[in-house]
Amino acid sequence: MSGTEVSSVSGWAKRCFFAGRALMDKTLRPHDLGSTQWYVLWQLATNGPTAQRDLVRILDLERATLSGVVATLVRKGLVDQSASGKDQRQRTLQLTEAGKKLWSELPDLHFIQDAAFSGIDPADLAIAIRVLQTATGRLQDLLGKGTE
Amino acid sequence: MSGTEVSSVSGWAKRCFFAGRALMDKTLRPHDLGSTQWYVLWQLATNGPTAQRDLVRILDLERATLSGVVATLVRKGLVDQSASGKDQRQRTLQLTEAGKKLWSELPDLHFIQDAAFSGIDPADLAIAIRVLQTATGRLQDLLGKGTE
DNA sequence: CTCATTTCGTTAGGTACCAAACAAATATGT
DNA sequence: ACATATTTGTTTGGTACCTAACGAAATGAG
Repeated sequence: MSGTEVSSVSGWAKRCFFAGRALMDKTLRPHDLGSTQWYVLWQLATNGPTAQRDLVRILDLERATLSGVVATLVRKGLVDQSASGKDQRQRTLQLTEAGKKLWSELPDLHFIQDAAFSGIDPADLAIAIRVLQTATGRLQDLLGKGTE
Repeated sequence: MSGTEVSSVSGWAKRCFFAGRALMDKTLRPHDLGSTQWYVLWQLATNGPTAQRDLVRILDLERATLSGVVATLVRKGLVDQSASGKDQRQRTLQLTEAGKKLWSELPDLHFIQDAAFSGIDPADLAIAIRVLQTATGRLQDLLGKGTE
């Protein structure tokens, strides 16, 4: 963010988000995996096969964005994308054997959240979340208004 | 962010940042301008001609990223990029006439910050900033360590 | 049943971000 | 002076994000 916003919430939201993502990317780079790709694998490893359209909601992405990420994972042979029986529009995603193997070798990323927020007063964390949540809600309202 | 982080600070930092940027992008779209392009024009309009290498620090971007954004603005004829006399490596950026004209026609984006944060207890804002700032600092420390 | 609508995924085109590697110009150390 | 950094900007290749537009399949209303 620019100079005017140096001390603003939105400026720090950006910096914080990018710093966290950079650390995630750096940790995953040796495994040739991006952060959003990791989230997809995480979902499939943790909750089993998932419909692509549900993943859109779970990961809070646009259909088009997820489509690209999934294509990359399929190309790498980590994920299987198959038409799901009943509804021929939907795709079901699941880990391949290679995907399971890679997942088992991946480092635990929990240290990132820990490093960032451990030791901070939980009351302060709650306030920070409330502020960000409020601001996000208002912004999304404004975004919606124009579209309707 | 994924389901596990639904209530985390980092998850909301991401959402808040993207919501703000989306509103900015939507407002600027009729003028065929991206958010980071706007920040560059803002700097040049507000503080006059600026060295590209300083802009890297002011906007907190990588050299490579700024290089691309500037190339786009030059291609659009909004910004002039010239070698700056003394040091033949450096480039100085300034608005062209077309750039000045466009800037004068652009809507005021202040309403975005206002909409997001007005009416929120300043003490809470300060806490949110402190939390994000602390987390960012710790993450950047961790990022740095690996590189040294 | 049929036509209009909605849902789901993809494609095309664009922005913004990064790391790594390169070239050119300048600065530094001996 | 001269070889070795360091700084500045670009290029290349990759990720992640968006909108708009499209096609195919399913759903709904008449």
